[in-house]
Amino acid sequence: MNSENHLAEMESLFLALADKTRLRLLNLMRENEICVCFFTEVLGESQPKVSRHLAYLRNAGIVSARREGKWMNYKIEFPENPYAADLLEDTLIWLKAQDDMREDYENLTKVCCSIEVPVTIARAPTPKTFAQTNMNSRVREELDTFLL
Amino acid sequence: MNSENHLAEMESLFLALADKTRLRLLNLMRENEICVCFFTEVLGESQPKVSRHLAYLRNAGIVSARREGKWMNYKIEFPENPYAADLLEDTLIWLKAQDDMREDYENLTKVCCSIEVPVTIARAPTPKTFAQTNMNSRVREELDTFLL
DNA sequence: AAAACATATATGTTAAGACGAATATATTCG
DNA sequence: CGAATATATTCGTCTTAACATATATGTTTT
Repeated sequence: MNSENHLAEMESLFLALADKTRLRLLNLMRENEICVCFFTEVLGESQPKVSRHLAYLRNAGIVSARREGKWMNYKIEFPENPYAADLLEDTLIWLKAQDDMREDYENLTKVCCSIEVPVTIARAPTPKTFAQTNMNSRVREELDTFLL
Repeated sequence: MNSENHLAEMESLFLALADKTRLRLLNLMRENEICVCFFTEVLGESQPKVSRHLAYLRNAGIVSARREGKWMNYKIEFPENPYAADLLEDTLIWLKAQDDMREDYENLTKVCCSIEVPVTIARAPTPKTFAQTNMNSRVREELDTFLL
């Protein structure tokens, strides 16, 4: 699997990462599975815009969606290709190091864990950590080294 | 420098990497400074196309150009931001692992070091290795670990 | 200085993707 | 089943960037 031709895969991965909105979305998902309603709340962007970008990420194969009643939860899916996984990992680490992204992340916990949560999303599902969901164990191992 | 807001920088880096032609160019430059004439020869692409993509990479700040008489030599410039540098590094490592890219690289040495080099580019400058040119020493160190 | 060469840029066309607004789909609640 | 809610998709418009072709710029040679 190591010596194949991945130019097209590289291109599509980089295209998926080459957008500020998608980077902010990935940052919010970097440790937890997140409900769409929180994305729109934290980013302050329209629901269709968020949805379209999530669809883009899903098509690119780096996030997956899981329905939970009315709600849709998204989480990061690490590519099987270890080079691609490393790149995505580097990207998440870079995001984590940014003030803006830290702020986004804190807003997420405010919105979804606060008692004064807006009525409209008061009953939305609470984020689940990667530990609670299944993920590539190889990558999980590496992630543990960095995120924590 | 670590905790600033680099979303725009991330986006432009990924945009620069999100193109097959530019990835092939970067692969050819991964260890040496290369003359434009070799790029067109190895990629089999038109000169304006190669030149435009090199200009794109130059604007994105990940390659620099040096004139040597009639010829222009391009080499990779690692970003000062260490997160960006890591990403570019991983990208080069991924490229190096691909059969197609290995083939491109071998064609480069055939074209520029062979005795039967095409007359039109017979006198073009020979590639210079990074060791001969200046580069970010931090990255140089890391690169040595991988490329070799 | 003119010709030849290596490379860069301008131009017109086309395709991908970003956006807001409107609408469709899926799920739950009454 | 019908209304309400959460999310997805469609549509028309706009921007970015890809390409081929043609042309401009800078360097060397004669």
